[in-house]
Amino acid sequence: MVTPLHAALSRRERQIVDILYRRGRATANEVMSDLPGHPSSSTVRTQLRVLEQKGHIRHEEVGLRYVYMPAVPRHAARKTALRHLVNTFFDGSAEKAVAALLGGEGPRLSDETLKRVAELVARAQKDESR
Amino acid sequence: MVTPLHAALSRRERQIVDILYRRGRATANEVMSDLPGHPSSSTVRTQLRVLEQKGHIRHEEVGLRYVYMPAVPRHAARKTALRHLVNTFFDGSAEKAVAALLGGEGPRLSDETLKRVAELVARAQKDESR
DNA sequence: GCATATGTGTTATAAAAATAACATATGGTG
DNA sequence: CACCATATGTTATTTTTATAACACATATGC
Repeated sequence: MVTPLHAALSRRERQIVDILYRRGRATANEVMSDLPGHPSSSTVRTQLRVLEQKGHIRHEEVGLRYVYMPAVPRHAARKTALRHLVNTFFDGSAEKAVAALLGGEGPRLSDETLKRVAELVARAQKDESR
Repeated sequence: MVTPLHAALSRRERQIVDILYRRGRATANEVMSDLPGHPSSSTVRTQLRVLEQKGHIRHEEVGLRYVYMPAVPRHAARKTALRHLVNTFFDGSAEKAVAALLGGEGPRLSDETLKRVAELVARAQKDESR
């Protein structure tokens, strides 16, 4: 079985890493405020340190505080996540996943957006035939 | 913060539930064989029982054995998973997610498939303008 | 310059998860 | 029918995770 990075994380660790992917970068306090259940600052900082020690995230010092970010670049992580999701819920079919996205499983797409998506498809078709 | 069902699961529990979504239904032994790290049968069965007790999965008796399956229907779970992934990695933009799927972040799409996707888009556009 | 607000580091403890030994049930087979 | 293979159930233990109290550092305003 493939084990995406995600799979190695505990419940809370995943929540934290996801927050970092959503925000790009965040301080301990920002992470804390996004977490459910009002964990204490101390708790969150400890978890951040553990995550860093495990190599999942890293930090930069900005003035007084630490700013944390994922160790794995977003585009790499999302590729893995996407593949995992497609395999788990869409029988490995990217087409089915696209269908779900277009068909309202997820946010509604505007007319504008659909036009751009149509272009994406057209471009992919061109690439394919080369 | 939204807490998808997934988020409430521990590392191993997630792996197990994902296996059930991939397979649809599975016996304890089948789950075991899909899990990394060669856990003992005893371990896996205990985990299945815990997951059931928590309400995440259920089982049917088929002859001698139990066949487990997710408690939440696949289409519902994947909707949640999709939304979470789009929010985490694609700034909430379904369009960006589609772009990633078309652009090779994931399995390559055949010409055939792209044609069908183009139709999906066309249909979505029609729906939209109504 | 010193109290205060806001950081981080260390360490201990409680809670949850993971693991598996051992016990019990059931069906087939010589 | 006794034995073996294959299930499930119970229970205990180890490991990991989650939590937070307490200690220390550094700016800032009065």
